[in-house]
Amino acid sequence: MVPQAVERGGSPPWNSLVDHGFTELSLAETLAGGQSFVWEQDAEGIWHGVIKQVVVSLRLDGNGMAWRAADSDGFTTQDLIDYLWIDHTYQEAVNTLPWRSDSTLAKCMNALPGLRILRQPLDETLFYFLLSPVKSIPQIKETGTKVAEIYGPSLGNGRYGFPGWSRLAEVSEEKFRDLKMGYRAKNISACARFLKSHPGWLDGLQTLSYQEARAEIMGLPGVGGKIADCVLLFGAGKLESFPIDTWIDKVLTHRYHLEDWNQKQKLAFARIHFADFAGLAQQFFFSAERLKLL
DNA sequence: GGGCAGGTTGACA
DNA sequence: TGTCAACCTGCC
Repeated sequence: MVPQAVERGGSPPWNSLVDHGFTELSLAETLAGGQSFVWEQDAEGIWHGVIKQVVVSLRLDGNGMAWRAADSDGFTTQDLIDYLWIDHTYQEAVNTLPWRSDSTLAKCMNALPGLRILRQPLDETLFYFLLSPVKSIPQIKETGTKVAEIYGPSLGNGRYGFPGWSRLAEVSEEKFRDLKMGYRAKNISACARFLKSHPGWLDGLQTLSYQEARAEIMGLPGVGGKIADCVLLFGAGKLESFPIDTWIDKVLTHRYHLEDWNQKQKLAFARIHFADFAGLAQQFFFSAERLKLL
């Protein structure tokens, strides 16, 4: 994981990160498979996204990962490592999952080695998942990108960052509806007003237990169990949370033969069976089922 | 044109 | 506790 300058020139130099553990497939699924909506791959196969309000580009390169940040002062190798969960705790999580006695899980993990849960900012993650009900990934991306372009800070390279909830609180529900949010606009507006008037409330969730944080965040309009679990998993590092969407429900019902179980029972099963890193198991299932690798 | 989709909510049995 | 329709929009 030693950064090295790979290239010198006018634009920021490429740096190299080794021992990252990704494959092309697991990197693509990690960045653009439904947990983040800020990554795009260009025609040359280079990924462009935003981390900590800095535009970052990266691609796999031989055994390493080449990456560079538009603002090389405000972004370090450690920031990238943190975001992509490239540290020993990932391997520990993988080792802890019950794949030794669970062939369904083993199959998914073997198909997608290196698949990660990203460490994304909580405020932005809540925003994107409030947009998600009954929407496809491209639709969520489109609306989120427009909101950033209109109300967010310019980050250079034609990219814009998340505006923040305080800024969104100043925008009318009508304006959001113009951006194809539909009925979700009402929830975004209500959440924005609440969060603006309760500074520190959202970050405070980080210090709570999974169960406490889940109960709290489900009090927000438009946040039910599924979105709560997504936000806590992808935005608050609560790796025990296990979002059950239609894909995961299909896996539990048919692969784990829980045909007669209700949602609450399925969730209880998953949290017990997959334990502390249930969220990572969920991500393997999600990608494998979507890509028809199961 | 009607049905449906990666979800939540409120009404009702 | 469980089922069901409505909610916006886009796609088949």
